[in-house]
Amino acid sequence: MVGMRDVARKAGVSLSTVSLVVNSNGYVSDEMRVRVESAMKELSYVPNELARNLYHGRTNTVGVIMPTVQHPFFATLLGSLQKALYKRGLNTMLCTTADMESGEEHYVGMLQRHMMDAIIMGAHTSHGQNYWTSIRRPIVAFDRYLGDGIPSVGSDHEQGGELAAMMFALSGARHVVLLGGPRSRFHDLAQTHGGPNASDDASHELTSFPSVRYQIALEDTLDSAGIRHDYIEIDDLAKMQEFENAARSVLERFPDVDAIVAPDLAAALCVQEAMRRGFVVPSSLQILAYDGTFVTDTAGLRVTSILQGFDAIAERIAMRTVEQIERYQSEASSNAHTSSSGSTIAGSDGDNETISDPEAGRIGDLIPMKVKIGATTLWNDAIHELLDGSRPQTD
Amino acid sequence: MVGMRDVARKAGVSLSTVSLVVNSNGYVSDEMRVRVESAMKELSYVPNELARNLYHGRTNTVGVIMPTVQHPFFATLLGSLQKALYKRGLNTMLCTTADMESGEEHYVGMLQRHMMDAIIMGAHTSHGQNYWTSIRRPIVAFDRYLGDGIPSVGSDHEQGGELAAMMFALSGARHVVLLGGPRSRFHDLAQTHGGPNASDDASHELTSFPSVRYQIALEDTLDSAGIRHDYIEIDDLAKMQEFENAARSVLERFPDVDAIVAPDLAAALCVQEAMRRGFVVPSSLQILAYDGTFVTDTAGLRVTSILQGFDAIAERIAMRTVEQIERYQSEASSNAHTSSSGSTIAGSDGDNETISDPEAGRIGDLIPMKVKIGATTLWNDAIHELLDGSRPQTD
DNA sequence: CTGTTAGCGCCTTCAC
DNA sequence: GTGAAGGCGCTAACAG
Repeated sequence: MVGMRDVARKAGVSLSTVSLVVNSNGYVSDEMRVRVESAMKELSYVPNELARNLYHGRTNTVGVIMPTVQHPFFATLLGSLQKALYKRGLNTMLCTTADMESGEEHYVGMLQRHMMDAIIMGAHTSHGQNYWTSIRRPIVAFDRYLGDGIPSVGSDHEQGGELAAMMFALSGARHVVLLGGPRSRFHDLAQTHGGPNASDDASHELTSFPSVRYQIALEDTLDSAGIRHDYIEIDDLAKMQEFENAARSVLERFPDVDAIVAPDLAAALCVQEAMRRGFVVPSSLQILAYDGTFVTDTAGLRVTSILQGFDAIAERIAMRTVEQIERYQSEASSNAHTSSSGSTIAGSDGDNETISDPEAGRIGDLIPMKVKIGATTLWNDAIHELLDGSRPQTD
Repeated sequence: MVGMRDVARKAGVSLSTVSLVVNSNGYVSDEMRVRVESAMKELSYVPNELARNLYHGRTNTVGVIMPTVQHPFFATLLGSLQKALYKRGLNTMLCTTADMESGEEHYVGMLQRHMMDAIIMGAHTSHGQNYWTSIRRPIVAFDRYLGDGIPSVGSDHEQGGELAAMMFALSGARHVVLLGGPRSRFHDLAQTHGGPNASDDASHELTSFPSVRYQIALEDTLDSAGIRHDYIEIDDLAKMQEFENAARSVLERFPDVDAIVAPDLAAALCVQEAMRRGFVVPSSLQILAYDGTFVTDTAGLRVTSILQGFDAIAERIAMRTVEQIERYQSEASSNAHTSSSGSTIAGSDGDNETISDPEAGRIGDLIPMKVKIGATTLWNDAIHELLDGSRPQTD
């Protein structure tokens, strides 16, 4: 392996000169620069970033922990995250925990051994807050609260629920039917507002719990508007057949329904079923998908859907991640060699420590949900205004 | 930051003793070991892997280059790859190239700067063979030929096509209709056998080109069996509407069709359309998805599909990756400190260099396609035997 | 502006 | 068995 040493010898200069040229830091005489550069080419020198990293105590790599990537939701988030991190000069280490005995500890270990500069935690954890707060390295949580001092980012599902309700209200809907998961644990969760420690399934993790928040907001808003609403329970969100049954029973049990909200796949099936039965979508029946993925385009019509602003979420997470890294960097540089400009880093001043939000255990950064405009709901000026107001985008 | 130094001092021993304990290499007196271990705990020492990596010239990280992860195909492959690499002690660096000006060079740069031990190349490249062969670092290609000495792994689409044809033949089909992409460039590709340099779209990259190989094999096999077959062209594989039109026209133009092969989504739509028109699936009409993803479960019936053996592919790629890393490792250790046991590494002997396959430019490792048994095709003993014979699994 | 020097934190031949 | 010394490849203070 050819190193700076060889380049220096070949160019007849000293190490630091080469270093300066490589990093284009200080000023080097043009002649020297040329000599060095040609020497580098001749030897086809390529700097070893490992050494550089060792010195700086930094790898510019962050681990993204997720249950799986084989699920549209996580795949989409992962994609957005990778892009957002890349823009900031950070590389993405894929850390999947499903099917892995102790993936979590493994990746946290890498963080501690300085193989990664930070961790973005987007998977269910079996550990308590103590575990996370005692790590004392950069961590950012997605859609979960890990402990004091650990920033968290997630979607504003209450706003999403309100948004859905408002769209229906403004379009003149009179009878809304909600499709959703088992209603059983609904009330427990709704009342305690505590985190779900039981659910381990990847698809549940993000459909069941947030759905509670959105459903409450949705129903409350509908109530205020005096709009009738009913709920149809899908026993097992993982079973395709259940979705179809649900789609069928909506139309059978409530022939006068004129608006439906459902998870993406169920919504798509509702569209098919409705068209099969001669409903006219959207004029006689509106259908709205909540948390829609691309399957909303499978139905024949583009289904209007309320979805998470993945890019916005990713941007915010990436931002927080950089903040965290810089904060810890300067902390560590107390007894080290880093040439920081003293004081704290911009954006992470003081009170960041005390997330003294009145309600602890909540997400710190709430990102608004977006609306993807489709052909299965009605549109009028009031609705367009609503959307412009709450700043969702058409994707 | 607390280092081995501090541990050594605290334990009253010397550096190397600590090192030996940490790596559990040589033999250390039990007393020493205990002293060191407790010292480590008290100081909550955690080894800095950066330093270790610098010394060993290895990061145990491999970059997986893919166009995107927001596509079921790549997400699935990525997931399998990550698992396979993890099993072998390798971490996965996610390297997405879509929407990135020069992601490819970026990641290759990281490989050269020793930030990654290897690269798995699963995206379209704009560079020629010279670019890849002159990198001289571990690379493994997925479904593409990058140059001599660079191992490649991919699915055996010819076998897949034969498999489909055989299934139909054995089930007594008399008229098969194929749905697929534009037939235009079909023949060009088929004749030249050269790589497609034009397609840049992620979904095209793996649907259009391999589909040629499978379609040829399929049609040839059907011909040999004397089974009539027709082709229906889907103009734009990215447009949902096109799929539906195609599904409709199959049944209109060929009322006597008794078997259909189509890309997953199209197949799902065919099932829906067929049921709507009163066909009995599978007894009067069989439907088979080629390269099926989970959308084949969206149709109401589980669609039988022929799909890539992602886990098998991933395992093979991971294996080749490890081989490559070890090979280059020992090459580099000629003038270094590595304590290798001399000679070459098992499994990577000699002739690996010369992929002197009679036909150059081909995939080195072909992995058989699998069959996912669904409810849209007929089954009999002969078919089961066929499947057991060619070793596809039921997933 | 250039060269010399002392590490980043860990690993491993060598003498003891 | 244990301790001391040199080095992985690069960096950033220093002097010159």
